[in-house]
Amino acid sequence: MSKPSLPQGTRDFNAATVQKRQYIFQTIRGVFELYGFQPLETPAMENLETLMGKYGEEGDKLIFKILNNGLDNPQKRAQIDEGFAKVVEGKNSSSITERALRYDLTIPFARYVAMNHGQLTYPFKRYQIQPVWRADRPQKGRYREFYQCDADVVGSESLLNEVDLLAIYVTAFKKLQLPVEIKINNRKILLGLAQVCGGEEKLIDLTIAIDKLDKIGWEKVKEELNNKDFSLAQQEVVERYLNITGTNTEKINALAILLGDNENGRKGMEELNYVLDYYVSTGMHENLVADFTLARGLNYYTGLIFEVKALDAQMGSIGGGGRYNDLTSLFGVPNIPGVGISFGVDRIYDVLEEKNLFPASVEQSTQVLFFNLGEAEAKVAYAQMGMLRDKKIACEMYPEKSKFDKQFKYAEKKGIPNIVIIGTDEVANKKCTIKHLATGKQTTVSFDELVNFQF
RNA sequence: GAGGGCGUAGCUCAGUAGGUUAGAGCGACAGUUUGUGGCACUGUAGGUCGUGGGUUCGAGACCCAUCGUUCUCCCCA
Repeated sequence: MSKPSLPQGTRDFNAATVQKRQYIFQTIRGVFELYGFQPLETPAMENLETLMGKYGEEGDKLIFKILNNGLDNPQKRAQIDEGFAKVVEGKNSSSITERALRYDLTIPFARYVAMNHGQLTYPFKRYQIQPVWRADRPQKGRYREFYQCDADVVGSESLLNEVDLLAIYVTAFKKLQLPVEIKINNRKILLGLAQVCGGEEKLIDLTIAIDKLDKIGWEKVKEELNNKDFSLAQQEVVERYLNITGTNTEKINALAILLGDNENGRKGMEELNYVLDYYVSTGMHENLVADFTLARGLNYYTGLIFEVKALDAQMGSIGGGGRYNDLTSLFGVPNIPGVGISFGVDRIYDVLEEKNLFPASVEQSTQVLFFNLGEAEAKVAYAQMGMLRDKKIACEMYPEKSKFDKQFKYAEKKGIPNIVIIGTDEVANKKCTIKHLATGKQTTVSFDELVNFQF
């Protein structure tokens, strides 16, 4: 038997970690519900067909596929061999694999909406908090199993949904006391730029190049544009586009001049303006930054797009989202527009941990440890402990009669703040001794008083 | 998919140009102390040096392979 180990990129979570994670989940869930979203859960695995082709070429490679059962069936040998040959060539074959672990929560949600669109009440607002899996190579802030918390609205084109979702971001991060910047852009603006610079079909090349600006710098971006056959005049437009700075309003004004009367650009700015303006009136706009370099990878976005970055932290984005016009048409149900956001819990955890932002209260557990001083004493003490538990005070009893030393140390290790001693004397007098470990303060009270003692 | 770093006790690590029986701190356990912890002292247990091969009289150290882990790029939460 070799040493037990964990699959790459997965983790166990100890008590303290789980409690801190719960704190994040509860905070986000609370905000989702406050804004009228209702929970949904979908299976860990989906049909491979549901997921393939939705995340781009790179994304497809990162989907965890599940090997079919019954591959050893001799009667299907020929079919399986044929399928295996395909798989080796990088294609999928349903005779080898037809299920996969979910890669995100948005596509399973779209699948759910497509399957149930007749029964749903629109606008349909759901939130979902579940793990997703990616066969990525793990590194800082990147895991193979991680949680996402998504909120989406489908069946409404109103920009009020965007306003609501951005308010959720602002509220949730405020509650977590994590300073963030929410970048916001519009795919229509990028589309407009592409049209001004040589055509719609260059949108993908253009966004990929633009997205790299803060990593590789303008010179390299220019080089990349050159390689993709953008003319010098077009490159100059892109340069002017990327050099736009100032307040949100100033940026939009500058952009309006640059894109002229391009229809998509105008529409994109109008939407951006609408949302930002809403925030100015609610006083929540301080975290929102118009950023025309924001592109986002997932190619199903069509309107406003968002990305959240923790301020002063070495961490990629901790959340993202945007509007998609027609996601469910991938599953045969057209004309259901939607918009959604996602929180990356594991990265939020890492940032909160790094910045020491978890409240001390999240780690509290047992309040009182009852010492075990022998069979008869323990029995009396157990009854007293039951009454405290009825009062919702978390208690436990040391399971065996051990030396004081050992029982004290147990309480200390576990961070239990109080101990109660019920020994022979206490049983005879119907009293017990309460000791607060941090102060060493000791109090003797009757059994009747114990129930109402303020620990 | 490409490229670096690191794998020595339960944990954190040391181990000098290859040289006897591989060390420390913390932790665990026992005792000093059988109803009052944290401190201190004493002692005990715990290691196929990730794995496999090679070089050498001799390998924890050097070489090759492999596995694991971590980080960067790509991409993303």
